[in-house]
Amino acid sequence: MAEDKNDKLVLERFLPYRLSYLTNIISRKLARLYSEQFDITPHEWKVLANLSRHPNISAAETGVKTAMDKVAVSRAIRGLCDKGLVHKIFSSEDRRRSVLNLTKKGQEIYHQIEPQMIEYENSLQDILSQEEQNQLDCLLTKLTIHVDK
Amino acid sequence: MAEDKNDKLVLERFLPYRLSYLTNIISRKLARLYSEQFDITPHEWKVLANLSRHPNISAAETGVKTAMDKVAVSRAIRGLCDKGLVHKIFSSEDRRRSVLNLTKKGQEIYHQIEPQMIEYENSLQDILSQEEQNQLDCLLTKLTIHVDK
DNA sequence: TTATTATAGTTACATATGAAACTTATTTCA
DNA sequence: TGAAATAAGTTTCATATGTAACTATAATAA
Repeated sequence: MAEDKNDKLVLERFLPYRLSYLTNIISRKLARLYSEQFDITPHEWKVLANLSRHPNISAAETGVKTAMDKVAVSRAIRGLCDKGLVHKIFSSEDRRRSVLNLTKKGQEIYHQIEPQMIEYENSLQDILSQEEQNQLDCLLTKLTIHVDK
Repeated sequence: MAEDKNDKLVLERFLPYRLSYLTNIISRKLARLYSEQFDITPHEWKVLANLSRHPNISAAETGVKTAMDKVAVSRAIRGLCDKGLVHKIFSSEDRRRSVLNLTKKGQEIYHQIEPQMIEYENSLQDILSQEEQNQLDCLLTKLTIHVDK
């Protein structure tokens, strides 16, 4: 009997497709949380979250931390500035480099969204046992290290 | 000592973000395979793969199988028809319903891409032990069932 | 110096995407 | 019947996105 495994591509069993399907549903659910309440895009949200954790960094550093390309970062920052959620100045030492920070309003909004994000993450984790959560962490780490090469 | 877990959002540890990061890298690598060789978009590829497995289905059924919305399906089909990879007729019983099939050229191209996809998937699985592969399968299934509700 | 190269960020252009409106065909049921 | 509702696909429009070109500043080196 021929070994039938892994010689035909069945979409529903194909790992990249399954990952992508799961990820897209999760991302869309989360995006609804901040977009409906605060008219924030996914890119803007990512920059916002990153600035909350890492204040005073530049757009380029933001791009590294968030794995976004510089155009997406630039647009997200402009959007956040237009909405009054982020304050941007240019460094006096190097006038090319931006220095970014959340405004008071940006912090307020962020602290309204953050617990909702965490709550959703917890709702995902909660359907897994503690052991499974550890497995997931380990698997994601392994795969990510691999694909980053 | 305060419990520090899960009360602050750290992007690098946030499950949805980690999933999305991993998924995007994998999807981009795969997309390069078919887009560079055959000028096929990700949507087109998904429809192509699905039609190979499920011939004679309609655009709407394709959308269900691939979890794509009908506009994306419609565009993918048009692209594939323009490239001569897919043949579309309308059912004689219900003239709204399309009946889709790969052309000979479509089959040929698909069978050139398919092994490369599988090879890449195997390269991912290979960095995991058999037990870990089973864990991954199980975790993805659990999470997907959950988010599908 | 000052010409060259590199870096940070923005803009422009072409393409991709999603939501809603639209067209045509079929079904429902008063 | 035949009007209303539903269904399959397509088109339109407004946005989102990625690549490449561009501007301004800083670093390098001849």
